[in-house]
Amino acid sequence: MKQRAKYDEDGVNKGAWTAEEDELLASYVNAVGEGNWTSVPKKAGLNRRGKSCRLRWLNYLRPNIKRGNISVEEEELIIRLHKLLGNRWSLIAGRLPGRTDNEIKNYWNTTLSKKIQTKKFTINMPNIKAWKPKSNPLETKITSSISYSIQTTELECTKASYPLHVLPSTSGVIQTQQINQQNFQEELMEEKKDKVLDYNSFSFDDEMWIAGLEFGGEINVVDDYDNDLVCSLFDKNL
DNA sequence: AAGCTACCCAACCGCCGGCCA
DNA sequence: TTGGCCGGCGGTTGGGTAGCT
Repeated sequence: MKQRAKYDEDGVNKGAWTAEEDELLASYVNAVGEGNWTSVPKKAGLNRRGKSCRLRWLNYLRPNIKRGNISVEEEELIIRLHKLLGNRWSLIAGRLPGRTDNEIKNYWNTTLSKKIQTKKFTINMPNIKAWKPKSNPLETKITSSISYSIQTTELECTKASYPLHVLPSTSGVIQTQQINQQNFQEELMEEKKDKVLDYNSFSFDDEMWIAGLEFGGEINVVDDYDNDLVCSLFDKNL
């Protein structure tokens, strides 16, 4: 493995910061404030590049930084924002107080990208026709056993043999729901020709309601990050 | 205990856009 | 208008370490 040089061509320190360097940098920035990073090393008495000082301050030394233990809520938000914004880590970090773009980028690359790749669901709904709940005969509730991973998936419904629409049970996806209900109405016309239903761009939280299912069918919940892996979330006989 | 492997994450690299002379 | 400087950003690297054999 190629060794990373400890000093650059001008003899400036590279590599891990020492406690003494941290102290010098923190003292300087706390006294003077952020900015003008090019002059910071000289003024703070550091043998570092200004860029390196800036990075160390922003990612490690500045106040109110949260370190480690990204919560489930934060993880969910990262996934949602990544779906919305892509790899724009600084924008994503801006929505997570105390988290840095570098930390979120690392977390995504090491943890979330792998999780996302294993998300793909098939919801098998055998014998729906026989199910007659008391409260509302046209609604059934699906609860995910791995709720967090469903939250940012998109749905692609196939092989449904009767009109259905999907209602998210919790907040945050109202606009998407409306769009998809409209799309769904268009798809219904195709469904009558015994065609496969196919609509997408639908997000929901850890549970959802499917209304209007009268005949048995199969719903594939397709994760837009990975179209191959399938797991069954719903196979109990209603 | 030692060696190996996979993973995590701090830090670097290089590009880009904004600003200013 | 142009060129240099600077800060911000995303991609990548590699050192440290935990876990496994």
